[in-house]
Amino acid sequence: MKVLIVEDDPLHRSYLHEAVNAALPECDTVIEAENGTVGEKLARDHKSAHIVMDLQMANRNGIEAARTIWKERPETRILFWSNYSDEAYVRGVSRIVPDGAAYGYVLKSASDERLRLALRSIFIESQCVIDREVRGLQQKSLGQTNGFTDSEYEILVDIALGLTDRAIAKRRNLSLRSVQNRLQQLYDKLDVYQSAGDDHEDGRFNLRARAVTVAFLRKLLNYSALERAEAELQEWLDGK
Amino acid sequence: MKVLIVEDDPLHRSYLHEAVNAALPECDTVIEAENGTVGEKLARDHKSAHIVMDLQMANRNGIEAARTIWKERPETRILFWSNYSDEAYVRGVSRIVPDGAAYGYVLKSASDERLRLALRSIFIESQCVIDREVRGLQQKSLGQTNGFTDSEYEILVDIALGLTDRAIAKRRNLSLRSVQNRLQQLYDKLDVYQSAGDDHEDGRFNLRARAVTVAFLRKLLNYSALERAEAELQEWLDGK
DNA sequence: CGCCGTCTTGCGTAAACCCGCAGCTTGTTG
DNA sequence: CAACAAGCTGCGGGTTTACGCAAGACGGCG
Repeated sequence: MKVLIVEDDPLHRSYLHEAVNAALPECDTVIEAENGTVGEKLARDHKSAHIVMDLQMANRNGIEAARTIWKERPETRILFWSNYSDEAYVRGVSRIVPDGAAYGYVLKSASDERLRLALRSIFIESQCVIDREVRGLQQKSLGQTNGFTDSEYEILVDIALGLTDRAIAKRRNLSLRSVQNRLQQLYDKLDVYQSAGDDHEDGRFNLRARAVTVAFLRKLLNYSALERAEAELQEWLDGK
Repeated sequence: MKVLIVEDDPLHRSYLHEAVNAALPECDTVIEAENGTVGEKLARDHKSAHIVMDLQMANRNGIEAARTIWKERPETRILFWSNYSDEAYVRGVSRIVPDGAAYGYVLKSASDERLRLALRSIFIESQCVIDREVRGLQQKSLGQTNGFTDSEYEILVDIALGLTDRAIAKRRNLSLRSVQNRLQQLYDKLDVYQSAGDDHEDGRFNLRARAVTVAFLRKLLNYSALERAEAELQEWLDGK
């Protein structure tokens, strides 16, 4: 059994290396990659079916790497090991995991024991292991209550990218007015009004910009999500 | 001699601990804090004059902690030790460093030897040590060419927060038109047009939102900068 | 089938935004 | 002091946003 570790930080990488050795005596080879690009390549070359993957890497982040890896070999088991449980990450991951794939999401703050258990559960038992903190987010996020629909999230990303209403309409095949409807929904859910109105007519916010900020502060968006969205946008622009 | 380490990540913390011991035999005590809040408190209690500080911590980030520490004791020597050299961080740090203070900025990717040298230079020799990569940014950023004026940066932050032109005018004591002038400058420097116009009248961008995105992608803004700016904004709002 | 909720679309309006033009106030320089 | 660059400000107008109102479209459900 081979395990591939994809992780930016040398310290974390060697920690992981040891953790894998300790948790999985049946594992005979551990290989390491220091960014997403190298990770993809090694996964391909070694046909590795067991991967521990950091999110947030400089060169090519974990989500992108995981997506291409899963596209090539959907049965690959990936344990995501991240510092944060930003909703943006959680959403990003659950968007790309193939049906029935075994994967995990463990925070770096987890104990050695928890990491050990996760490694065994996923790689040996093929079970999904989601950190309870992450799990909570997932439920709230994907459920209706207090959560964002895909269409709402979509439009959030679009204004975050800086598209005009018209451009969004074109991209999503909607009428101008529909785009604006969705924006209103979004503003509603993000609570952009209360902070805005507030009696005083001076303290007014630009709803569109404010929505993006609030989303950022709430970790609904983060750098890596923006980066991915920007790449998709460029693709679309080139495609026509 | 005492050294205070303020760092989120346990692995990095113990690595730093060892590095300090190795580099500074004259140091007899090393204390650790796992976030900015605790860091401030320990710095105060121990009157520590030598600090190694991570930027980007969950609870209270390094810049905020450093600011209050320096406010209380400006002669404190701080070595910032960070994963990234985002322009937002660099700008944030140089904004708060007191006149004549000895400080340093070293990337986590630096070699052991470089970290050792930085520790000795700052803590023993009272010299500033800025990673050359960071240094480059600093020059470019604070110089005119290709860099952003304080006023431009200020307005960038304001639109990123989601303020309207009118609100910005009120906050910065400017006329509406002046605000809009600065916005134009900003749009210019951020190159929001070329990506926008592009012949096709469909691919149009919302300049205001696009500017923020571009700034984010260029690391001119990041989460921590936003967070700080938001706090300042709230303060201002409360102040009237 | 009729009723109802959700989603989409068009019309119209008030406000906000982007910006060219031009007059003023500064600080700088020869 | 004249000249000039740089920044602030008001005016005017073309676009874009935000959103109420109301008319369809679609899918469940009794």
